[in-house]
Amino acid sequence: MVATEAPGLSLTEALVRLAHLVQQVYGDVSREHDLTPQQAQLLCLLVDGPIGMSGLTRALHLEKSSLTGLVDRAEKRGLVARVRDARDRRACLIELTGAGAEIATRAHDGVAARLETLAAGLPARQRELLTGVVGAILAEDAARTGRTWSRPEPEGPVAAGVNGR
Amino acid sequence: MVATEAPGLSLTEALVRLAHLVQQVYGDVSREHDLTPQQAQLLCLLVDGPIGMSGLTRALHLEKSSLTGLVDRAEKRGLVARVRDARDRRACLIELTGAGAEIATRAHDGVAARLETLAAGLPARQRELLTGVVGAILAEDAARTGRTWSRPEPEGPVAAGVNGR
DNA sequence: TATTGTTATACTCTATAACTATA
DNA sequence: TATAGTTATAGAGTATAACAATA
Repeated sequence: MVATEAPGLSLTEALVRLAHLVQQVYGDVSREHDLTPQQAQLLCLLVDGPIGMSGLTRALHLEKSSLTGLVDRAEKRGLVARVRDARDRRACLIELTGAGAEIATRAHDGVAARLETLAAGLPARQRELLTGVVGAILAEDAARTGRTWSRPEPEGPVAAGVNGR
Repeated sequence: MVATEAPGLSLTEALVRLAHLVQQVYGDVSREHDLTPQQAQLLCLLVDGPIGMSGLTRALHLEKSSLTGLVDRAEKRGLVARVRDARDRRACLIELTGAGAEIATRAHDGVAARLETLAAGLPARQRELLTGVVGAILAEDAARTGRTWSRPEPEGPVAAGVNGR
């Protein structure tokens, strides 16, 4: 695999098809772990620590009521837990349970492994270039829309000892 | 925008975030045209001509019963029509209505325009390289799984005069 | 008043299983 | 028997609107 010519493939077509492929990988891996793609996305977002509902709505681009349902179902399945936010009694933080963390890690690794496999044939220089170009596109979008595709920044001093329970 | 360094972004992370971005664009554009993303995807697949239900299940990676519902709703909204396949009386072909074709074109162009905007800052060489690399990844997936991301090939002689109705 | 989150409601999307009709 | 598609059913995902509690 050398990535030479693009046989009649436009840039936008390429991006759309690539997105479908990644989505398919996500769906396949989720299913292997008995998760829906949305649950897998939620879990992967939480691996670095708890996030509040508001932060999650921004990260997932969902209405808050949609998120309530998503978290409800994940909580019912024992994947996540709601913990009260000590600093704001209206708010809560969503954190992974032990089981949730384990599944999240496996799902994340599974997706990474499959994508790595697909990109395995690319020369290192092309891999770097691809990463860089995608980074530039993401940055352009972030500058344009204010969207962030990583974890939302905590908006205040980080909770201390909130996990006490 | 010059696409220089990738600040701590791995290749797989980059691909996942790019996929989310494209999906978001798809969702935004769909909504502008009062479509669900799934309906938009269906419509865009049909712009080059009618496809049978079986071909659509392969192209969309859906169970046939899921597709029945999707087509039902699109048909109820006047976007597509089922036409009998003259060569196989079990089968039917899904085609765009006039209204459906118009919306499909606008949605497709809308997605393309937004993605073009995001990539507008990239030098031509990087654009070409991105397209080529993505093409290679898609080819790798196709070789690995047999998946096809373009229109399904018609499996027999193309219908002649099927639209007669 | 504004923000955080939930509830109520109505659709859409999806899969599994069972079915009909045709090949 | 196998294939093309539908129906029945159940659950998940999503949005809008109205609400409660807290800031």
